Amino acid sequence: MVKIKDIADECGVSIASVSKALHGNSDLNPKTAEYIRSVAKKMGYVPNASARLLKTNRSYNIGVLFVDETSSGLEHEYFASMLNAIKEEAESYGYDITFISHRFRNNNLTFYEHAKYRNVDGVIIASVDFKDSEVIKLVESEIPTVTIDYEFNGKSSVVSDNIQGEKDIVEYLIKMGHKKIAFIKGDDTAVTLKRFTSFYKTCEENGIKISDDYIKEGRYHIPKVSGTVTRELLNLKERPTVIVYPDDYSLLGGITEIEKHGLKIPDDISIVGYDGIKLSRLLRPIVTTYVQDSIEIGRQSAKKLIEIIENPKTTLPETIVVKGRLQEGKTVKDLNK
Amino acid sequence: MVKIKDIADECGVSIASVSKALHGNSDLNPKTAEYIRSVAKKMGYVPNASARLLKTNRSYNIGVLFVDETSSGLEHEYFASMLNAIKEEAESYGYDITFISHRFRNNNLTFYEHAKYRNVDGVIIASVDFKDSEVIKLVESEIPTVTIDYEFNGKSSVVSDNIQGEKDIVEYLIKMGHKKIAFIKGDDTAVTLKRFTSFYKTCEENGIKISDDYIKEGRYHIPKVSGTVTRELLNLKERPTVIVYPDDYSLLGGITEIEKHGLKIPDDISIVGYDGIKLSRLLRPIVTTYVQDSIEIGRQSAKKLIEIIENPKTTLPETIVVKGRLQEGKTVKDLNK
DNA sequence: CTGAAAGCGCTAACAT
DNA sequence: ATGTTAGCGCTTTCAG
Repeated sequence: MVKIKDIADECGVSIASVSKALHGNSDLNPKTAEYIRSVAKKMGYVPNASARLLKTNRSYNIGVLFVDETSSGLEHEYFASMLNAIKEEAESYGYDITFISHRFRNNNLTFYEHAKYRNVDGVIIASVDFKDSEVIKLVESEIPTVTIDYEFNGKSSVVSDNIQGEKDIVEYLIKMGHKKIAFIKGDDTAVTLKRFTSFYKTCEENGIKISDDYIKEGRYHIPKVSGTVTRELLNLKERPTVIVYPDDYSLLGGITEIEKHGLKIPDDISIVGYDGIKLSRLLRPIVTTYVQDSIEIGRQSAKKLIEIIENPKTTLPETIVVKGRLQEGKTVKDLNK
Repeated sequence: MVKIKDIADECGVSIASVSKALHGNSDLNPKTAEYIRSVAKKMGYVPNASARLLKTNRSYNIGVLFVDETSSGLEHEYFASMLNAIKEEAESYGYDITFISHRFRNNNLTFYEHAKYRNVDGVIIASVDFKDSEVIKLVESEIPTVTIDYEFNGKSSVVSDNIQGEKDIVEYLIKMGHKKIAFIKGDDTAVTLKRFTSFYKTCEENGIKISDDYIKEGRYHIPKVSGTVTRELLNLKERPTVIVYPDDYSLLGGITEIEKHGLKIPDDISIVGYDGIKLSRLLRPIVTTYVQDSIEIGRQSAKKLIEIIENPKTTLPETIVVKGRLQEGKTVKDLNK
């Protein structure tokens, strides 16, 4: 492996000059600098990130903490595309990504310890249990963090606009003449609470009363659960005219169940999803859903984190709200007609 | 940050002793060692991977090279779940994952340079253009590599059993009485070639002749392309009784097109996918497809790479074939009835 | 059984 | 304009 010393020898200069030439920010003779750089290039020099880190305390490496338990974070399109956006944005600034986890060999590291072990300059946290003491410890540590879809006091975060999203959905449903609206909650998280509150509030603002029977507990990304809950809703004496699902994927379970009952979408019953996964546009009818801009969320979170890392003094904690958009689709019937 | 020196001071011993105690593999007095370890723990010591690397030349970091161009590798379930499996397996051995890419700030690094820059101990390569000179350079470098779904001479790889997979599909179709079998190829890769060859060979072995009209060029994961090609097949004078798609996702485009023609699956035409994504089990009818064991592929590749890293002398290059299984589903009609 | 010391590759303050 | 040098935190040989 070619190192600075090799270049110095080759050029007949000191290692300091090589280092300076490579950074281009010194009072070296421009010609010398240029020459050194050309030799470095010819020799195929690649800096050693670890050696540099030891000196500068900067790894140009950012940690990504994704859900760990179900280990399925990566398999959800919303997170996969977010991760991809984080990666791309980070790379454009010269940062790499390291996954933070804690099932690490025998000596189980905590999230914080893992982050220290790898000297990450900061961590992006998404899709975890934000009440977890390890997560809290990490957020409250000296390591810069940006959380996604959850806000910690005095910390930066990037959130999808769940309140507006759910509001848009409800207002659309009302516009389409729906009053009997059923709502299936996702797992008990801050996001779910926001969406549910927004759902309720928007209904109320529009003078619509939602029967308690129409509110169900579901799970994110588990079609089977949605299926079961859908059956309960379909069996009600007074059936809802539309069912709002926690996400597009779990909505699939609903579709199966609805079809099993011999009902047609949207003629017999309407359905709405959330997320806007690609599949929602491939199914027929196209699914009515709220498209979250996962790419923008990923990009913004990486950008914000790097800003904090590079300008710790002048960067204010901030919550960045990323807007989505309603995809009207064809799964909601217009009852006005 | 607490370092070895701090522990040494606290314990009144030398840093060498602390290091030895932490590794537990020396001739230190067991009691001293135990004491040092307890103090280290109490002080919240976390080793610094970079400092250790500088000395040992081992980063405990493995690079993962995924498709870079369409930047959608992560969004395909097959790769997402493979990546997740790689990550979990690697972590269980104390290794972290670093994505290898080449759009890195201004100084565009090659894959090899990026790998060197981060000192990865090895690289797992998947879903790339294996003819790319940068990829070849990386594979032929001194850095240990394991490739997925592609074999380099004298190098280790993990491959999904595409030949058996396609064979299983064809034999199943024949068992179901199909003779007019259409085949849509994926992008021009080694995997596609294997599947296609196996398809042809199996047909031939069973005395079935495939009209050239029935062989179409398609693309992986692009439903729209499959849709277009499906239309061509449906418009043939002598329509095939079954269409074999390059993957489950692109098959969706076929479904849409088939339904647009007012045809029913499988009564009017049968379809078969490949991959076995979760969705294939959620759709009704359940999709007939070949389930690739992406988790096992990921796991095996990580395991193999680590084996090479840790036992470079005694590990033989090897191609590990991971079997899948036919998911019979309900999208193929039994023509014998 | 324990410690001193060299050095991994690099940066940057401080000479010259 | 260029060079010398002191570490960053760690492992490991060799001496005691």
